[in-house]
Amino acid sequence: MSDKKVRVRFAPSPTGGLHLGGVRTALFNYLFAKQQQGDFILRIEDTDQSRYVDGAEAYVAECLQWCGLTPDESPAVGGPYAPYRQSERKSIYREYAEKLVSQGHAYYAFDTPEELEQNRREIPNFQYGQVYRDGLRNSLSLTEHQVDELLDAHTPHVIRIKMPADERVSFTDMIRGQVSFETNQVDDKVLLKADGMPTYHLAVVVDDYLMKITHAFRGEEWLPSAPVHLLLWDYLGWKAEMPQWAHLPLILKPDGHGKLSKRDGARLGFPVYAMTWFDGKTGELTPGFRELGFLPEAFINLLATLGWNDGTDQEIFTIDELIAKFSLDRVSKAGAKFDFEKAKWFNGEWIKKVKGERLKVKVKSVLEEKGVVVSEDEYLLKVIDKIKDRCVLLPDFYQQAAYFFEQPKEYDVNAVKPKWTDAKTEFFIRFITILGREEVWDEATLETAFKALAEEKAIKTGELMLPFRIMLVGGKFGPHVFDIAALLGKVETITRIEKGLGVFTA
RNA sequence: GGCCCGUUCGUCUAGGGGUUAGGACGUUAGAUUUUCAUUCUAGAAACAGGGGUUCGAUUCCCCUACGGGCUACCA
Repeated sequence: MSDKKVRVRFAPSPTGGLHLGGVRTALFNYLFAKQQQGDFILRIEDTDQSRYVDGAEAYVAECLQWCGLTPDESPAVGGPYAPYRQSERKSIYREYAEKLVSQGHAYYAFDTPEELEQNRREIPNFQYGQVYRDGLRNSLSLTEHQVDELLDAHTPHVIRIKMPADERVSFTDMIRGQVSFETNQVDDKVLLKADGMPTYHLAVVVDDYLMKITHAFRGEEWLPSAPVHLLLWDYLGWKAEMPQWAHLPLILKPDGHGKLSKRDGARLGFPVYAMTWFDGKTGELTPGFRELGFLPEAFINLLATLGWNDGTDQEIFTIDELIAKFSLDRVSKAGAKFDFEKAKWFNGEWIKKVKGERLKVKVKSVLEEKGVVVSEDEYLLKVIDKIKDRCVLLPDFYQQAAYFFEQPKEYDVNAVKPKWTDAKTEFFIRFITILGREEVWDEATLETAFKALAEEKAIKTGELMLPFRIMLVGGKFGPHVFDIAALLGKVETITRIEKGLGVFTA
């Protein structure tokens, strides 16, 4: 490894929502960069105009922000190697493609998409390369004169790399070690499209070079095209500056097999995108982790451990710990099936771990979205601290916290009514009186008073606790019932007992 | 089909020539919690198969099987 400053890039194409695999790639980039005191760059790969989706770039930027993966350079903040949007760099790619043509490493091809389509249909295993290129319309098969004529007539054409014959291209992947390919097996990939835009293959090499990228992380699906990139780095004369590659294992469907896709989320009922994505064209709304109530800390944590571990039993990591401990040689080679149950577990752990203060704003909006009025932040904080251990996702706070702010709308009467007695009615009427005189209002006092009265009335405490809970909460859940009463306060507790009594004896 | 990558409990994984193959999620049973959840304890649960190499392979090598990726003027 050289002593150059580490520079990595996350290079998504703005075609829609950001897949969790994409976020993980961004995360690994980020962790590596920060650990090495390097730069993390966001580059937008929008070379396919037909797939461009309005708003997708802003969405990606917001995802990164939500996750805390702030780029040092990006289209939004700029940087010394701007522009960071490939569509805005269009003019610079042609030069390199032409250079390759003049060196004999690339050539013009005039075949129409339809002709190629036909070849693929009619010729088994058709590949634009070694075997068939001479029979197609390109500057290798045509005469110089013919080529000039076509060019002069502005005939639509692409520039293709000319894969060399009988060579073995190999490189050392930081995760996989030695990987090699036979050039005869690789086709002549298009470098520059007919519209003048580069394909990924050209753009990634040119931009990684120009932006002085030192390490390139991408999904394993890119492995087969690595030889094209390797050759390009070589032909362009930049071999010494080629970044070190790392091909990350894929994230797979939890059932069956294959890459995890947006559809799987819809089918299996869990999010695949980091944040909810709204498709303006179809009107389709694809839910995201953020909106489902995940904490970014948990999302990052679960992504980090999907394909990486630190070699110990530790599973919960803060971002700083990840930065300190991340290591490429502890990234596994095999794809990982996504497990939503475990994802939820991570979130629950983080809700427990994080301070109530951190949750306050989020919980408040969960409650307010449901029409629950939260007047006092301090009270909310006490409530959060009492109940957060029982919440897995942020929306769980609604059920667990709502009754602290408003009287139960419904009562689980079936849990008490069948066993209700006049003696119990008497107990609670008497309890109201006692509470009314109570000057100290805390859990212990309440519990003592409650139990003393129960003994006096000769009713088992257990017979009374549940009714009391239902009066305050409405259902069979929540923290210790005296804790709830303590938080609710004297007036509210008495009110709820009275109201509950009315419901139970109706 | 071709090429490339991969393969330890259901899932994520640790380990690595000699281990009772460890942890986590989930699951099962129990304890605690006079609700529910948390928490705690215990249990079931894995080295794809076949050849080598070796005194000894789950570990190293090869083959097979299986899985995945790619095979666009998409990334």
